Amino acid sequence: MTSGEATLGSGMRVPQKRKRSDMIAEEIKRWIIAEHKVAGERLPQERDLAALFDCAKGTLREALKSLEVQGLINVRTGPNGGAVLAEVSYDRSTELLRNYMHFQNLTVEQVYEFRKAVEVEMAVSVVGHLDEEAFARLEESVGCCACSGHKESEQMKVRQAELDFHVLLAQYCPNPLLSFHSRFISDLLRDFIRLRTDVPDAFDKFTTVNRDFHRQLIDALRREDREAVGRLMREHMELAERFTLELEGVVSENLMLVP
Amino acid sequence: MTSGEATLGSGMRVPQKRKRSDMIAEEIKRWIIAEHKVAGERLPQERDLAALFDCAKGTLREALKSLEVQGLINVRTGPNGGAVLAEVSYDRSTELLRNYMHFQNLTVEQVYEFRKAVEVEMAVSVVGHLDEEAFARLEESVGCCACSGHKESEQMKVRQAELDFHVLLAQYCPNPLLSFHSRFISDLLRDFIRLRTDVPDAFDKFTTVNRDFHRQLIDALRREDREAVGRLMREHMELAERFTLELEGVVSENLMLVP
DNA sequence: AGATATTTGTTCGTATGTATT
DNA sequence: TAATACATACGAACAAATATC
Repeated sequence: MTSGEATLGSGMRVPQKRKRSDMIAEEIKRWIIAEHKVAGERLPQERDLAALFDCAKGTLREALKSLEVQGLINVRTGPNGGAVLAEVSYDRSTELLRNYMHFQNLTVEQVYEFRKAVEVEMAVSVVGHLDEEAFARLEESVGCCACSGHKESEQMKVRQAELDFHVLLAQYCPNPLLSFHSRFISDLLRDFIRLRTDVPDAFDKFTTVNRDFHRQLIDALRREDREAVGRLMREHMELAERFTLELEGVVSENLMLVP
Repeated sequence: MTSGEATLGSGMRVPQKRKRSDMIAEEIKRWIIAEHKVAGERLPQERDLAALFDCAKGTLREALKSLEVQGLINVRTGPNGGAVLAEVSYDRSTELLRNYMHFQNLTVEQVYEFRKAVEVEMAVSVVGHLDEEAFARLEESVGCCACSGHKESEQMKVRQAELDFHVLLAQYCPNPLLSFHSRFISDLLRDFIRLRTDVPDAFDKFTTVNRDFHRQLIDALRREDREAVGRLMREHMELAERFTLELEGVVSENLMLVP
């Protein structure tokens, strides 16, 4: 019966009436689309925008703040400063998606159930989109996994490099959806790395197995053998899940916090 | 050499110095975690927060605005009002993710490449998590697809109902990652529905085929036959992709705009 | 139902910081 | 270096919303 309320609405109370600054933020969005503005173009300055949308400076600032948090504009001071339209960055999007996942108390099984699906598809779709520079970078990344000291910092580096391999691959994926989510999951797992010093040999074995998989993946990618790429990545993920399960149980801590 | 700049940084210039309001927003985030605040708890009122973080009211408001846009708090006026910690809602997260995808100019192929992977996994993981009420709702949804008038509004309704089936299924998926993304893709496709009146028979055939798949899926879900569920959903997606391709080519318009 | 107290929402004026010329 | 143009920050006053009595 009221105007606009949330769809979920269990017992939680939500704001009933939209704020003026929010409405102006949406008006600006619509205005941007109507004017066919593209990334890089400047918006009018604060004073003019305030006049255009008929509100005070402070209110307009809150509206711009909203767009800025959404990653749609960047604001700069100085002459020729002001709000410029921006493409939403990967970093900004994931930060916001992580806020959501923070409350979902994900388990390792759940993360890997998703990762298996996405990562396999991503790897397959990357076939045929790699140049020599790409292969060089991938091989360099595998090289980093080779140096296995037994100090904590060394092990940490190895795990990071392993994830880098996947992020690198995602970078060459022509499908933005797969690329985004593959990278998102890798970043999620990155925060999740907690060294456990009580199972050093499990760690070593995993490192070796991973390196093998990465090498074989590069080979299959060179041959442009889709079937092999898919199969290898699937097996790789199966084993990675098993290993991760041995080490920890829950993936939910402090995802929200930006380090 | 400067302090904090974006990782992407092609030719685009980005703000060099972090703003005070942004820093305070992050300080508040940290404070929330440090205080072990959970969803539902109130934050101190503006005046006290401004004192706590030593800034003016306007600045603090911009910081709160940032958190609000991120969906982390709701703010209300009146006695016992103020900012209360909220779980980030699905709607908010997708809105922000859509902002990102708006700039990626997705093609139908790309959306379906992702959808196939996610939807199959989602359907399989939902096996064993459906009660009688769930089945009743699914069957009701299939029923809606049956009434096929030839008016535009009727056809529109049918397509919506078809997507509802998938959203419904996602709702019972125990994996938040799969559930979220399955629903996200459905919502993405929902905006994409543009009726084309020039190919009415293709439309009818697709409607019939879809209904069959949905019915068979329900059967397989009742039998808790994982293998069949996976296979059916995979075939279902293959055909859905082919049909969608017949109708349109690009999925990128106005994803950003909230209707 | 109405008055009131409480808390956010909006506005203005002014001062400061920063980047361009 | 100085002048200029712009965003950023502050503080005080007033407006609007809403829970409670």
